[in-house]
Amino acid sequence: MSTREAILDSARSLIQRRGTNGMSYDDISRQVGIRKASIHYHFPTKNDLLAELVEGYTDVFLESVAEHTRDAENGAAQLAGFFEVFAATLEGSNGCAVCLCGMMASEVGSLNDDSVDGVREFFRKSIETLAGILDVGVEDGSLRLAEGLSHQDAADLIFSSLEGGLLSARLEGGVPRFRRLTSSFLAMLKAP
Amino acid sequence: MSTREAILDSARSLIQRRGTNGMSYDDISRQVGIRKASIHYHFPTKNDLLAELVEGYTDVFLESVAEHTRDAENGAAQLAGFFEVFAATLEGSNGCAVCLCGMMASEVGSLNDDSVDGVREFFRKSIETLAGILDVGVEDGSLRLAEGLSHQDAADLIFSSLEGGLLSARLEGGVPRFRRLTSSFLAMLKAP
DNA sequence: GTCTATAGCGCGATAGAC
DNA sequence: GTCTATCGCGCTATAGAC
Repeated sequence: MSTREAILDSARSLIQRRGTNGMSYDDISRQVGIRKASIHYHFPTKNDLLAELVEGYTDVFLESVAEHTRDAENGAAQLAGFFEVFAATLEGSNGCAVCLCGMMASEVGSLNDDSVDGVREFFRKSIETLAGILDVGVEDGSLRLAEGLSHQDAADLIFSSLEGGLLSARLEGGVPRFRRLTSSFLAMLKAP
Repeated sequence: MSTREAILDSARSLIQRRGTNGMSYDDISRQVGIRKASIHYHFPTKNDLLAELVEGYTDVFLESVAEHTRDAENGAAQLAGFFEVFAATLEGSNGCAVCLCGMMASEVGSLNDDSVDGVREFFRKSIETLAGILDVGVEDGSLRLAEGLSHQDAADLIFSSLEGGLLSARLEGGVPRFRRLTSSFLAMLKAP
């Protein structure tokens, strides 16, 4: 892993735990094992670092969703795969890390425009992907939505719930609580 | 309004917009019109201020929920009243403020233990209240939950969705997007 | 109860040697 | 590319006058 990648990885992990305002170049320098001035060589300003981080995170997230849904036998299984990507974030960090862009969405008032645009795009693309999964599930009969509820609105609701659910679960209850939330959703959406 | 109350009010509003790490005694001093040293007379440390803020916010929130549900004719109407309290937060701030405790839940990694306990209590009490509303609605036939879904789990899911929904709506779409979310939930939960 | 003044620290960022 | 050294600022917090 290059120094540049190590910096991005360290920053991502720190922000998922403490937020962009709770993460400093000094924190990164201690984790990566270089001096903080060296970080400025790779990312001149913190905004540069944040903007690139969000973009990379979005790509990795969507790719991970694709992997977790590729072999699913129907829409309901794809939805479970989508949920699994979120659960993995919490699980892979002892229950201390939430979604990078969920974290940054809460800090939107103190972020650069470039970063905010990136976070908006993460939300848009993720919800779009989720809506596509609902399309599949309703089509193949494995999922059923309430009458008059558009797939877009349902996806929006589910995604908000996942972002909020990560915060709730980190606060108290951890991974088991988050899995209870995703199970509840599957119970509400699975066709009988 | 006493100086003490003005400080609390200013701090609350600032945190709902920018988070605890994005709010400073200097910001408060400019809003309230006193010097920042004077704030330390009322709240010696920032942790003191935060802990008291969370406690007061919880009381006001629960009281507001009580007001918005008191005259509801059934459980579904009570649920709509609960949603309305959340919507009012966003609406009363040009779409820039989210729930104080949702904000602080995202910053849990850089908060004092006292504050974290307070945030946990806010979540617990709110979800408990919400579960009580679901009890009423299922009992009176105005709401219907998926089979095998406990009222506690449903309340947890709904509450996470509201907290996450505020973040999504502030990011993009504002109050109309948030109201679409609550409408979707009512569509899913209302008995036909 | 509010003020001025300041301590002491951590922050993002830069200059310049190697 | 990484280093040492440092700048200038904003932060929480304190001392002491009024």
